[in-house]
Amino acid sequence: MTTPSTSKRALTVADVAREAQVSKAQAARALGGYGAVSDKVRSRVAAAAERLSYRPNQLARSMNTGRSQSLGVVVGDIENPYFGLAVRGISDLAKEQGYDVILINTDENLGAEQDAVRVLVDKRVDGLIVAPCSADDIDHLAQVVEESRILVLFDRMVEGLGVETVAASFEAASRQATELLLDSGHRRIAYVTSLSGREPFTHDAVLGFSPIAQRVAGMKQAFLAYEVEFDPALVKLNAGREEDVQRILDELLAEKEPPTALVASDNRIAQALLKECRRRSLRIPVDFSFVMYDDFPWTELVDPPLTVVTQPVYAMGQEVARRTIARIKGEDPGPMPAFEAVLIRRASISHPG
Amino acid sequence: MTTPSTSKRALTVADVAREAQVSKAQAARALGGYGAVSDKVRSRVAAAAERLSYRPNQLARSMNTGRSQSLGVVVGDIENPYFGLAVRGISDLAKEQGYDVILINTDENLGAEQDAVRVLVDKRVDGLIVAPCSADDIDHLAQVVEESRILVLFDRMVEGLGVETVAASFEAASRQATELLLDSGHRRIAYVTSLSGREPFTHDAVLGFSPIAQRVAGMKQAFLAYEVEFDPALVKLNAGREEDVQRILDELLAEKEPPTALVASDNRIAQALLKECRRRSLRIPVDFSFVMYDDFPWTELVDPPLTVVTQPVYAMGQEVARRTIARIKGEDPGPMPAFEAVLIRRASISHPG
DNA sequence: AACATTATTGAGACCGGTCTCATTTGGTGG
DNA sequence: CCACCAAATGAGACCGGTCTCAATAATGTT
Repeated sequence: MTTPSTSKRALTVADVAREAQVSKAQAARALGGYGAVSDKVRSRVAAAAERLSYRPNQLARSMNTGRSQSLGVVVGDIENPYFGLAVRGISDLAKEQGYDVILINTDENLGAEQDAVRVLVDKRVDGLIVAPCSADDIDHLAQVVEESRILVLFDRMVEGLGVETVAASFEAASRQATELLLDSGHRRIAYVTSLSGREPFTHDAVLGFSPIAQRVAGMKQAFLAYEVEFDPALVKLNAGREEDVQRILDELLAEKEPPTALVASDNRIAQALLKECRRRSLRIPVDFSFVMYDDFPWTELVDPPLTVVTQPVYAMGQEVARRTIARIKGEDPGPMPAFEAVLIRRASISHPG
Repeated sequence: MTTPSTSKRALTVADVAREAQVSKAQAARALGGYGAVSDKVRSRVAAAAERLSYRPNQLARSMNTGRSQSLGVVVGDIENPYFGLAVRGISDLAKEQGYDVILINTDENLGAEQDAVRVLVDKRVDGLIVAPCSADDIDHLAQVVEESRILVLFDRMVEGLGVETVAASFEAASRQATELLLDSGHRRIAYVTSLSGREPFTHDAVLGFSPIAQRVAGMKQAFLAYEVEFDPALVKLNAGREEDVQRILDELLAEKEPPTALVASDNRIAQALLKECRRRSLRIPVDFSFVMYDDFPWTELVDPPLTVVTQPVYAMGQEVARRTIARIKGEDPGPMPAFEAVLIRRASISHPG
């Protein structure tokens, strides 16, 4: 019946105070490192806490400081190494600054994103980093802003929120990549993205300021400079799942003048596209030249190694975290650095058939 | 000076109670769905809450229920799609059961893992899912157990903790893979893993019951069945970083009788190994036959497509979540299902040189 | 030594919920 | 019509910290 030392109830400041023979208030001050405490009391409390192996209840602390020393991160697809790497950047910097990171994955599902934002706000995270899955349905984000909570976006910007976004600039790299293709003689270049929107693609309608808009803009610039007509029908949206990619490839091949080059908007699209090409015995770079966004180890292992446009994802992750924390502290995060995407030439481009 | 509707302070039950003209206690009961509340009061409170767009403070709630409706997940390498997929399995099931998932990444760093566990416990997560980075330094986990908190391990088991682990069984698949190699005439087969331990590899010393132990055991069985001598020196531990992989390849090539087949313990090792082979112009499967653990889209895109051993990662993720939640609720999670790893034959094995 | 300042201290309110407990209300049965 | 029991209600304690405020102790000033 006697509970030896393993007391069931968790200890509180009151216990430590009793052990150290000081008031609860003093013990709390010594433990929490605030207010005025004499050295004698401080050390006595520290010793008592050590002796009892006291662990403060962070929940209680958060509850009346309003702060939780943690950042909430909401991403669409944690399986995408792009986000994996970004999260590492965020985590590393946050940890360095004494913040924890709470991550929630949404599978690019708006409802899940709304839930995630709510959960994190309700858990009273000090700041929120979101890679929004939609540029249109932003009520949940607007609400966060309205409650004057700290919110910084990542990878995808949203208009009319008055919130800054950490994202790479793609226009130059996209233009270079396109020029590389045009130089090789390609005239019909398809761009495939999972971004959802109404097709056929029309000008800058759906895209807003998204990375995709920049990439398409870069393509157009190159086409303009080379005085080649740009065909918006070759910008393929809605390539969310593998079936979609199959359908899109069908559509592209059914064109009067099918494309001779494929540009994949991310890791997943690229893999789906390459898999589908392989299934149909279409060879890179013979039947299609190929360019993809993002660069991960496997892109050098396939045959041929892929020409890619890469971004400093880890640094970008660090930067969002840095800015978020600065804002939390009420400091000025300073000007947004430019994260320029970079073209890496490998061997997946050749002259069209 | 008049603050129109955007009140700075967050609303509390007291505000709702006032608005609904009931006591704070009744409002809280109606909102929280506990205790006895008449329909009239319930609807009036609901209406008031709606009108004020009240949002309960989860922190306060957690503080005196002790429950937080969230699971803590600690993984070593979120960039590894293996964990990405597992986390999706966990998240999906958790959400279905009304739990949130808080994820912390540790970069396979013991200190970070200890911090992560502490943070999550301090945040009062209801249950903890950990893929421990070490089989030896387990004090932080032992402490969690001692505080009788819910803990379930994933992917890697730890002896002497009295905690169950959700992990795949590799012995059979490993034996099959090895037999496949032996059938093709290979006699010297290297296994490369990032698991840390003292080399040279000796029997089951370091490995305990880890997946790696099972894989090596499977190899030994095959060697035994084929009456071929198994050389423990070809089991290479400590392949944590890319430099390590380079060194290991050096060591293997320097053997009196170098291996003719390489088995990679995971995604990352496989990529490092293949990259290094490519750098040295060693060709798969001519110079080395190749087998890797885990299967992700890129393994089919490289040339040749890789023979792999795959596991039902998503389902395993769901299962840890399910068991953890069952334990939280005090229910019996039932017997642990077997997750059998499966060999997928592709084209990275041929007869040795 | 007398007085002004400043540093420590303890008591107790507070954060925003939950929950116990005594009290009130409502419906039933004799 | 009154006793009786369950449902509904409100007051207030409580969770484990932080923080205000008044009281006390320590230090400095002239």
